[in-house]
Amino acid sequence: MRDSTGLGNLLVHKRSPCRRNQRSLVSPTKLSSRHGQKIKRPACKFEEGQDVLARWSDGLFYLGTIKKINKFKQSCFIIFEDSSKSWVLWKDIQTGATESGEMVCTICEEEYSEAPNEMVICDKCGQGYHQLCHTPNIDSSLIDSDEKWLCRQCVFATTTKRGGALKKGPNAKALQVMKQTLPYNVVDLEWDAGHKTNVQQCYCYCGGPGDWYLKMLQCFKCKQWFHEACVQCLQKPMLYGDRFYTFSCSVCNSGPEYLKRLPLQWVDIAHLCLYNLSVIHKKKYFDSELELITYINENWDRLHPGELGETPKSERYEHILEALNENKTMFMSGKEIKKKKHLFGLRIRVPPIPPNAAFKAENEPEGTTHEFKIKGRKSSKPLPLTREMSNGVVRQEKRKPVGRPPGPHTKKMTERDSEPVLPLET
DNA sequence: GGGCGGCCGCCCT
DNA sequence: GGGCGGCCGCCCT
Repeated sequence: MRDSTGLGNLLVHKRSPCRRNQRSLVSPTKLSSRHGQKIKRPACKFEEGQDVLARWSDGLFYLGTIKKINKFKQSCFIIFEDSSKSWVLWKDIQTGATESGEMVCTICEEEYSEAPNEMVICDKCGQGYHQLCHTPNIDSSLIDSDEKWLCRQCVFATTTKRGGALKKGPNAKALQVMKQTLPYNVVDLEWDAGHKTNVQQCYCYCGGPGDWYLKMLQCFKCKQWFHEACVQCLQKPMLYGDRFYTFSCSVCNSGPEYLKRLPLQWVDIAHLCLYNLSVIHKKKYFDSELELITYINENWDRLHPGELGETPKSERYEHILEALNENKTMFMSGKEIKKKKHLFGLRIRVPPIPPNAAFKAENEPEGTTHEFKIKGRKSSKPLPLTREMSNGVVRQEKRKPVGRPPGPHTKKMTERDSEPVLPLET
């Protein structure tokens, strides 16, 4: 494998004070504080041409190369393996380990190690963390035990994945525990009016960037958004922009997440599926009789349509067509542009608004929504050939069937992964 | 991909 | 004959 990132040295190290394999990590805990001043600003440890792992808005890490560095904005312009490009904040970039220097804490970069704040080494990536610097803090009882210990980054790297994080196994348990503590302070985040994006680009348990209109769940209590890849409550992979859930995060729920499907109407199914098709195929109009109903049928179980779930396949189309024709303010027919009459597209490309979930954003500007553009890791055709990894932990997969074979959804996700979206709510 | 010029052909009168 | 539903396919972006 490529070792240029230094990601190759994933030796399992002893959890004891000191090793010499230091790596500098910009942790989300170093996010700016409430008034904007940095709590601890790391010097720039990045350099052009360096291979790094950068966290994408789906919460997962992808391999890329730094092309430019903007110290003022603390971000790097990265070209990913699929040749898509994007600015990524330092907090979302991981470099490989280097062989020089003393073992220092990945978070504070200090090398002391004294009780009750000893340096603990991750058994997976070999990086050191002070007991009190790590999130959550590391219990002293662990230091003398033979129990393996994985740092937060490694726990996430080994459990998060498209479709939802692992639910079983020792690492899944560790994830569940770590998710109850956030690596950042929620009250420091500065949100937009609709509480969909924050200035710090800090979401979820992982603290990474995110796009609310793709695959994320919003906690109805704290209002924070969580990546599909980081939650452990999904039965089926999510659809884009599907907010028809009542969700409570592990922090608010002090344990496993709570998730409940909200009822869907035909108009919601039509809207949600047209939205997904538009995100996946990057075009506006779809043949209702061929493309739309096919997509709906293929994803019928993922839609969890509730009461409508019983509707036989043969009867779904008439309901959908009726919904499309009766909601002209929402759907645009091909007839309007002198095309086939059963072509339909969303007049404004935005995800459907869920029925009044327990919270319907106070000032959600939705009725009058403005369309947003899809941006992000541009889908250069050869999608990000995903090689997700993190900390030395290399996860092979996704677009490129190296290692484990792509899952059933791989192809699709791949296609649209290429197109992250950028909302321009005004 | 999608807006729209252009025109086919149904159907009313 | 001619109004108009319907939509093909050119061509711009």
